[in-house]
Amino acid sequence: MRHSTQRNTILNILRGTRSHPIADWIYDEARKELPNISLGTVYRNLNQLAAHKMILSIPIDGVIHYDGFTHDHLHFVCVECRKIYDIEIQAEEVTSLINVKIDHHVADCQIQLTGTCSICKPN
Amino acid sequence: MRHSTQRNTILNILRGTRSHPIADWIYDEARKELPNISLGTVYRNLNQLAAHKMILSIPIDGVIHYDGFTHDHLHFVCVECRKIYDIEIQAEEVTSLINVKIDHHVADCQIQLTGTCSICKPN
DNA sequence: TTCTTAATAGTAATCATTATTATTATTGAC
DNA sequence: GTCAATAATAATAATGATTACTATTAAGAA
Repeated sequence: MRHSTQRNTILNILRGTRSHPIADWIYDEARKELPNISLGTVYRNLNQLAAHKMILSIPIDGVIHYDGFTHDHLHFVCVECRKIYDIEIQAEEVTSLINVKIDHHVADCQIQLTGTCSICKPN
Repeated sequence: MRHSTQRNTILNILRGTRSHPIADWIYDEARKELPNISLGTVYRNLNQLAAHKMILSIPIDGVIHYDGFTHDHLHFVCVECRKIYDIEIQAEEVTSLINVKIDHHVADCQIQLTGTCSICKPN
């Protein structure tokens, strides 16, 4: 991968938020710094960064969200407020649990939790 | 839900395969029995059946696959042959594990396993 | 500096899914 | 059984996220 200002900008934007944004939001943010950046460039670089495991891509309801924090963790989507929470549990725990039970080799484990968050429904 | 021949046909098609098909394939199958059925009808009924938990919807790479077998199990996608396998492990095991660790209330747990299947990469 | 080619901007195309609308079919009340 | 209310349908248009295309620009190695 060659250096590119656009890709760096996108990566910095992602590392500056915990909101798990989608391409369009990242595009808007990027244009504040690089007014001529195109949406295609944003998508291409997001794919590239994800392929190099520098960011995470999280498909939620048919739309891809991105996460600049790549440590092993899960995501929880609240059905009420639609907020996406980071859950500090390792998917690897689940993967290894499953790997001992089946013949196939599990490389990746995407876990998508849905429910009601503690703000929307306090105990 | 009123009775509808179209919905019954779609449900029967799904219960007759373990291939986790997408809407388009179901549409083709349905037209063999009901040549005038429309794609919109297929989508609407798939949504309805899923809402009533009579089928499962499994989003894979941005496309929704459907499963006529609704018992609690997981899915494994082989990156080589793209086949979708049923894994007879209960997501509920994972959900309950997670529920004790967080404040939010987990209602649903979509687990998407990716890797190489035992046919593509024998031990 | 020059050459190769990755990366880009701008735009068009794709494709899964949903919305719209006029018509048809189901079902419950009479 | 008839009828009215309305869920369901077929056909089609629209949407929206994402990818493809193409001419141009810019890394960075030689």
